[in-house]
Amino acid sequence: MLSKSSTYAIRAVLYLSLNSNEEKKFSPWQIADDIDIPAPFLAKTLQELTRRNFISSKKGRNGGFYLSDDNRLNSLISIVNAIDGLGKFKECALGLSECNGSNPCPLHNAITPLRNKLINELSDKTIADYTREMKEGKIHVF
Amino acid sequence: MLSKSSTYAIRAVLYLSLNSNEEKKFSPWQIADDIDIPAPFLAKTLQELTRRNFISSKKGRNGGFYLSDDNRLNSLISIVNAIDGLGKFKECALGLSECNGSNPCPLHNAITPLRNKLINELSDKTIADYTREMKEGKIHVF
DNA sequence: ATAAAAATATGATATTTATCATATAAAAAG
DNA sequence: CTTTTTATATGATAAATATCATATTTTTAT
Repeated sequence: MLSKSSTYAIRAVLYLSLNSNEEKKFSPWQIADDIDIPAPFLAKTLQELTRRNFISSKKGRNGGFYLSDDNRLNSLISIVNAIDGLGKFKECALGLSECNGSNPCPLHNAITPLRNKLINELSDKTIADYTREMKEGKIHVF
Repeated sequence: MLSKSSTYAIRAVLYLSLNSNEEKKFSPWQIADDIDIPAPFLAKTLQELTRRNFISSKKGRNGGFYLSDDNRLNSLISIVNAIDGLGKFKECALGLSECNGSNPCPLHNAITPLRNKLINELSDKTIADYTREMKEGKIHVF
């Protein structure tokens, strides 16, 4: 459902939300090592996230990636949208171009409400919300 | 969510369910042409479906692919399972190996009930059920 | 200023998925 | 029994995704 890039992005962002701030920054290698994903690939993904203002970075000595308070207000769906796009959530599951509510494919009526529910859940919660739940021990990313 | 192979398989099976029987068989090219998918790729998929007894075939003159009444009793989920496997429906959406109900990832609680609902819907209905709905004009595959 | 640390930009390789092509085997018709 | 039709088996090519590597630029500490 989600590409590797997207899952890595989400996990890295949540990791940074939990551990970083303006004073405490992380290199791709530290993050990759801690959440157990390939570092060079993550590095590329982090750059893309920086370009799109989902995470913050600082070059040079004592630089690294971190999350600002502003960054923590984003939703997970906006990250997925930035990396993968929302095609997989919106296009017909059987690949039909003429599939819609009034002319549904066999899977349309089963899938559409579930997709919408998922999109809503991923849109409503912010990174900060997920971080709170992580601190409470309710959810985990590694 | 579904691979091209799976979507082609589902569409071809439903097409055959609607149009074929022991007396009326179809070549991959006829099917591919009618539902607008690449024929050589479909041919391979049809062979796999035949091997796994989801569709029937007959070689030689006047041969081709068709659906027996028995074939129509299968569920769509069993076809997806045969082609893609059910990994995408069961594995953690963030790729965590230690993700489960008592140790959930951030997406687990949102996604799992939706996935289960979808699996149930695709398990309960048979090809025959979908075919009835197609004949009633409620759903379409092309 | 200079050197070191770290992001940035870019490109190379590998793996997976999708697509296309062809030679073989089986069945039926004449 | 020979020809034709069609499935079967297998492999070749192409495209997309994922992974790895490196040279460059920016920043900061000394």
